[in-house]
Amino acid sequence: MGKGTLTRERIIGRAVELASTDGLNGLTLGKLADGIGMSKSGLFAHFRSKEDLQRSVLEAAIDAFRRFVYEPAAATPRGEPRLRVLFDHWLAWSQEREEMPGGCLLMQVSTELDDQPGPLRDLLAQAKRDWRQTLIVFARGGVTAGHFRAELDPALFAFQLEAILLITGHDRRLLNDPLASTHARAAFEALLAAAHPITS
Amino acid sequence: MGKGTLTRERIIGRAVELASTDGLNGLTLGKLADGIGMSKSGLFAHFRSKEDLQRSVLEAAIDAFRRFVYEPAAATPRGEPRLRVLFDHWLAWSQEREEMPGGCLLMQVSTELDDQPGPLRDLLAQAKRDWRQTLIVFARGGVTAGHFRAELDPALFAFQLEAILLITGHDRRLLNDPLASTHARAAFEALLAAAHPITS
DNA sequence: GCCAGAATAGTACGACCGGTCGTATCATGG
DNA sequence: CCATGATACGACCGGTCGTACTATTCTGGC
Repeated sequence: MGKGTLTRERIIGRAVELASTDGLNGLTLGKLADGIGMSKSGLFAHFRSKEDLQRSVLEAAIDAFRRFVYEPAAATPRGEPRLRVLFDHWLAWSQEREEMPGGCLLMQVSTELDDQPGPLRDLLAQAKRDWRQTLIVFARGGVTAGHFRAELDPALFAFQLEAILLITGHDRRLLNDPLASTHARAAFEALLAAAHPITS
Repeated sequence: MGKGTLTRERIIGRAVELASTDGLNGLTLGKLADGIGMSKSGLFAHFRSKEDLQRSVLEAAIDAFRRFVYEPAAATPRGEPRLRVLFDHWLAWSQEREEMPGGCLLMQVSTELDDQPGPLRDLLAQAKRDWRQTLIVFARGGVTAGHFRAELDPALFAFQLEAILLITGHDRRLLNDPLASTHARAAFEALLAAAHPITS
């Protein structure tokens, strides 16, 4: 791996940090250059435009999420165990982590890009639609495995599951609510309980 | 009411529109002045600083939310009826509305301000904590009225309720999911069903 | 119908924005 | 060991930002 590629990755890593707190628009070349001790122009030489940088940041965040949350779940037997692993990793992901001090970048930019048409929005929206589809497939797997009721609506389940993670980040980051994770786990257990077959 | 006050309100109204799409940081004096056909300096004379403008915008949004969502619910008999009215108005509020084309401003700025310490963040966080407390009181009212189980955790109920509204806005605005409202209603009914006393 | 004061516009400022340019330094293959 | 491309630098571009000061226009009470 050449030196240039290495530097580029260092830039993107730092850019992800910055964007997780300041957003993709709040991310500026000047602040980023200062943050890694480079000149603005030297840094910019690694990208064709600012949007190119933003896209790289977004792709890096999506990829990291896939590795951190999706892959451990996909490696777990389907049905409830897989969903539990998914939830645990997702919850851990959304905690404060040094490489993303502003919380999950993908949540941060979701509200930022939703009114800003363009390739960035398209990229994020497609990634999130794919992710939702993954959740739906996982939920359906719970039905197939016999862990969940046959009448379960997998799309609704996925909707409710993502809702929990969304509000958890909100409660933790804005409200500073120490009960956020506790509520998240309780809500997840309630979601699973409602999905279980009726035990009569 | 003097002409100045009137103009100030016109400015803030337009600023709420702009901020609902571009965020409080994306809101700039230049764009705002163009948007209402005033000079930047003439507009600025109505505020001590940009932060003063932002605070006014935030306060206006909070007040509008209170009138649109809280008051109809507070005017309804407590317990399940009140919560249903609350949910209906909240869902309607989060739809596209001309005075807030970018969706609920308070959700938009929640992720924007959560990493940006200062009076704006404090104002928003306190308003949202107050709102959560209102939800908790309403949920507790459901228990008192006998509509909900005595063991219901009101804080968890409020957490789950707000989660539904949060993900609904997300699905509608970013994913363009036409099922968002349908899922929202279904999730709300499931939340109520789980809160009801056991009918054995 | 004038005049005080409010309301708006004009002008200028320093800082920072994304981006370009020419140049210097570095790494490396021949 | 030198030539050459990769990498990074500082200076600078036109524009926009928030904000300050000044000048103009509008408006309502006498």
